[in-house]
Amino acid sequence: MENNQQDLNVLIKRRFEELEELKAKGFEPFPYSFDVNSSSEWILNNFRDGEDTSVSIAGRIMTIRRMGKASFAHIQDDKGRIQIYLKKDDIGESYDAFKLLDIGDIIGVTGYVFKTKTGEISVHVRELKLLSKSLRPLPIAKEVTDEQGNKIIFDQFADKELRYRQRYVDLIVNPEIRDTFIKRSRIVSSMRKFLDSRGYLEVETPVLQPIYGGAAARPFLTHHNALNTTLYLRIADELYLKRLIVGGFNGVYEISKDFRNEGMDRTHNPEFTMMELYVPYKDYEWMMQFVEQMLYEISMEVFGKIDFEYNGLNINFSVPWRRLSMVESIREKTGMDILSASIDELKGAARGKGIETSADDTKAGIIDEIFSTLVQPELIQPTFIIDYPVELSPLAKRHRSKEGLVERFEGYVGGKEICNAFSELNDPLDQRQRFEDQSRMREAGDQEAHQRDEDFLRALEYGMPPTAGLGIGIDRLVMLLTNQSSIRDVIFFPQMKPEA
RNA sequence: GGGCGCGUAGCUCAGGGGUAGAGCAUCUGCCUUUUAAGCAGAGGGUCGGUGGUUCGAAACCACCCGCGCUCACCA
Repeated sequence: MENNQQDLNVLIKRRFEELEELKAKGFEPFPYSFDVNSSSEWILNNFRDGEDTSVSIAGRIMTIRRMGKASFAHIQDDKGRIQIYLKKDDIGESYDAFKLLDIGDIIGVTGYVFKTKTGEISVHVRELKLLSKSLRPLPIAKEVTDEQGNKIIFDQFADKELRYRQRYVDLIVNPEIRDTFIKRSRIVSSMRKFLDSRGYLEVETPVLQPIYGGAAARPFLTHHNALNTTLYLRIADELYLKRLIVGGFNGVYEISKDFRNEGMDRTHNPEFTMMELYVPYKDYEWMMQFVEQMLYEISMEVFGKIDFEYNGLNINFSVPWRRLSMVESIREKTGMDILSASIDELKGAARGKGIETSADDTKAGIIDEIFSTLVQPELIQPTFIIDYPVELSPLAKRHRSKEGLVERFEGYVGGKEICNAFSELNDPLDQRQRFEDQSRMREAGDQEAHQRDEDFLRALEYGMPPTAGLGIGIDRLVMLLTNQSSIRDVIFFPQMKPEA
């Protein structure tokens, strides 16, 4: 350890020296606890001139202004920052210790609240205790607030790679990212409250699965030594949650990490968070109203509004959302009826709109391509696209009146898909047939085709009630509600290549 | 995977064949209500890595590593 210091830069070396000096003077650099009875936020909101308010607060030193025998500093706690004032006359030998402290050190102070000449509410320190010595320099930025109250930050810590790799530093110095993650937590908490209040049971199902299913995606593989068998990290929770509906629960949901072994970009991280909900005796019509109401209530509870700006667009979560059938949406763009048109006619229509096609494209594939290129970008206000071709939806129930379609909807907001739901397929014979169709697609080279799950079929054969199911991508919902354009900015530790 | 861009001090960045730069941060001295505190001085670098071209490379070339944007793939 001692030898390693030779490799450290002068800033870090200096801090190791300060650490030793503090120890030599009898100050413990890493003590065990400190009694906190207030916060920066509370003090700033509750200070009244003339009152003698005594407080104990703790936080990280973010600025220091030393003036010989007195100093000002700001400390940052969970709620924000507050200025502290230290005077040699008041704290004696602790002032010598303070001279050895740096930006980044964590301290506890006890003192009384006052207002400085320039009007800033501050804590006049009577006692100072070092709580943790920081050995690395923080990439600290200076801030100033102008006359209009706008915060101007100089040389803000901005390197994306460092921010993602060292999120702990990012969280210390960039308050906005902190706010985004607090919002994320509140959104999830609000959703959980909404689901719990309706009596649905939060459950946990396997992450390690012998057969993966519930979505079209390539999985991560792992190996269980004792069983000497391949296991897959789940790509979805769907098939296990439906087993629980077979088991008789009156509505179950799970908020979980799913894993998909695919490319990464600003809307895809290899592990991501999904909420899936299954409610017996309901259908997709009911689920649409449920989703509308849930997003309305989350918006109001977390943000106090239903109007959002996303990516320069104005989004409004009024109920009800627009509904448009997949067939109709494509007819509007191409004049084609996807149900009656041949695959060649569809390819012609696609090429006419500048969409490339290839010989091995399936009809469902072309339809998906036309939809995502021509229709999806225009779905700015919350919209349900309903009734999908059966080929695209091997786990959804056939439409009660429209041949070749299933009762499925996806919710689109700001041109992005945020949820997927259907009347769940509960006919075990039809489900077996759909798995067999998937097997043929797999044999034809589709690596993302669903695997047949015999145990799931067995469960359906015992009988599953008619059920409505829903999946919501939490990361993308948070992006939408917090106006973030990259999924990496709503995941604390996004996937990165290992450091060299 | 393709295209474009980036990588220089702890942070933010300039420099573009001829001794490695600035602001903030750090250190020393002065300073007991400052706030991008101030004044005076000082220290700090594998210029992402490896090869090459050249008398001489941070710079030019090649390859590699990492990151960003974008397209493709992908619910």
